[in-house]
Amino acid sequence: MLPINLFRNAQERERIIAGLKKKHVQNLDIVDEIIALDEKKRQVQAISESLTASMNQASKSIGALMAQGKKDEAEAAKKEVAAKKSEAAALQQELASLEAELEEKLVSLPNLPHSSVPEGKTAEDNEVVRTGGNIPELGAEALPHWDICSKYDIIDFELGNKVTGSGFPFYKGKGARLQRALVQYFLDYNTDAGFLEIQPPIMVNEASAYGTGQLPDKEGQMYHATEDNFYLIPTAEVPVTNVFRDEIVKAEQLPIKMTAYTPCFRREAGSYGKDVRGLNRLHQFDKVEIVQFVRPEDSYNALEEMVAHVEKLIQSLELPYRILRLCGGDMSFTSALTYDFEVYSSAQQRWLEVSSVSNFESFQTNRMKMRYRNEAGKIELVHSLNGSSLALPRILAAILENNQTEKGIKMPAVLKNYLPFEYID
RNA sequence: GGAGAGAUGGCAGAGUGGUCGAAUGCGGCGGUCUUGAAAACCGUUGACUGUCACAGGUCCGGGGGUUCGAAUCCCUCUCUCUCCGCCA
Repeated sequence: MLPINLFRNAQERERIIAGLKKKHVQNLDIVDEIIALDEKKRQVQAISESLTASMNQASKSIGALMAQGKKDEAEAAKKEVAAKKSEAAALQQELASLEAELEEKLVSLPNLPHSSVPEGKTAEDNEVVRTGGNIPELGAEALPHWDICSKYDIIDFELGNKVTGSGFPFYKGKGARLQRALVQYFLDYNTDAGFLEIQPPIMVNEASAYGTGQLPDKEGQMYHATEDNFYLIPTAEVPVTNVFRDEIVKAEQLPIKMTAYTPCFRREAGSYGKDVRGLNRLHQFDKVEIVQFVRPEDSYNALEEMVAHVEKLIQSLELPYRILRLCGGDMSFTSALTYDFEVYSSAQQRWLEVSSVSNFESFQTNRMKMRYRNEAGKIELVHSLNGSSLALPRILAAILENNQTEKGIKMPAVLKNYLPFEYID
């Protein structure tokens, strides 16, 4: 949620409008509506509160009159206050409805994009920042990963269909072992870089889902345990970011860096075709996430650091990759700047997104009320960032497809301490 | 799932209708003393909103009610603890 203070500064108006335009918000009049509404709200608030103040004062005097035994005067004062009650209630109601209207408009607005975000509407318009690794030359007999999975019996999609439903695969034998090795490797890599390992709950309550922005509008994308009103997390970002909801941390606690491995659950209604084949898109998948809270002035350095961190991890797996700076139309609602990492899947001949690293600035922390006390003693919102480091299924798919050899699927050398085999065969 | 107790500031913990945004202790911050530190002593120390700044308003788990007035009384929800049951 954008802070209301932003709208009170007349100099920011043009910047807000330009930012929303970049994010392809249709109704730009909403900015002036918010400004006017806030103005009105404060006027009504002033009137309402001065009436309340006079009632409070009168009520207080009643206590004093009673103590002095001036019963008649006290009774008169009671009547006087009682007469103002309905007027006060009406004002309070008006104020509440203005506040609700303002809040509704405010939460409907996405975060403003950073100045470096490219213009554009779809994934086509994303800017390739750099590419790395080598795309292997595969023979004509190269298989897409879903065929590799059944050939070596390492991931069983049909079994998942039977036991649960589509998008819930079984990992078996060396497939399960490779997945476990990758999780372990990713966590070790992240903790070595100073991220605190966390094992959070994988169901969260409503307040947490609201805090990171999944609610109110993305309700349908989460699995919902209605009996207890819990949501299965779509990403570890949700429980991990909410650790500090409603907290004021000390300046010296920052930066706060956390990493977590969790299964992730996504309903993803409306997907179809080859995009969802095999491991490309699942209802349940594993991911190792990194989350960071920093001082506002440090957040863009932290973002670059996280990008470098993830890049080295992908490089260590010897996968061909590219880094994209997402355009205004393709970024998420909450993000100010997002870098996507894609690995090239040679047998499918397409790029697969394996990580998304974003700076949310104060958009999430404003909603969550996560603040810190700076050196001057002033309370300020922190900035939050997160990224995948990394999402498992597509990394797995890329390893399987790119590393096909005559002897089987060759495992990345960096995993040698995590795996008891060199080939899946 | 059953029975009981409880939820107050960073923490502990008082407060049962007005003088309570809230005693006291701990912790934090500033100072005196000290070569320095500790101890001791003195002072200070919640958040949100509002204002140019004051003033003012809101907040004692959430929501609703009674009353001129609610941390305090009533209803309701959530959560926590203790005991019992079940159980990896």
